[in-house]
Amino acid sequence: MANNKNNILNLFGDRVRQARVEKKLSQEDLANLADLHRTYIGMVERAERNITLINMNKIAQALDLKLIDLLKNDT
Amino acid sequence: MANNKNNILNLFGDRVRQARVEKKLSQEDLANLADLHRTYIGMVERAERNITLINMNKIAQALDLKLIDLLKNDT
DNA sequence: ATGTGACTTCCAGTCCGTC
DNA sequence: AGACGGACTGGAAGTCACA
Repeated sequence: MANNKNNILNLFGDRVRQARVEKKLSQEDLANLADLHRTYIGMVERAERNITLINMNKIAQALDLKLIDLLKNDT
Repeated sequence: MANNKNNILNLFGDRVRQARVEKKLSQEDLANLADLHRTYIGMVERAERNITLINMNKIAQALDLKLIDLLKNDT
């Protein structure tokens, strides 16, 4: 029963956090790079926001990644 | 001519249209499958709306695809 | 450095049409 | 069947104070 509800939000949020920590950035650092607010990054990582495509792309670019890389289940 | 990053909307929209036509679905068919509004599908394909992650996923599932497949430049 | 509730603004998303 | 417009509602965007 693969619930494909908003697990996609968790997947994306987890990926962002993972990539951010790997690059040793704080949420605030990433927020500045992506031109988004500090608290917003936190909310996205916690899957509390249903993020739009443009902001997803901003975050991906700030992390120097392709958007696809933030949506893969399995590397 | 560096394209702005919002080309991601065009990429996604084009991909959706391509996949939809391949499967011989009308916009209305896809809208019903994805539980979204008919006019909205058209807007997304024309890159007129900044779609949210959950709806992107809904459309991908309605097309029997992974979300990643709708974001690839290159098949 | 991050989590959270509250808040306003504005656009994602719907619904009625017409061409 | 699809593009497009006008009007509307709900919710995402964006921010803040404080824990």
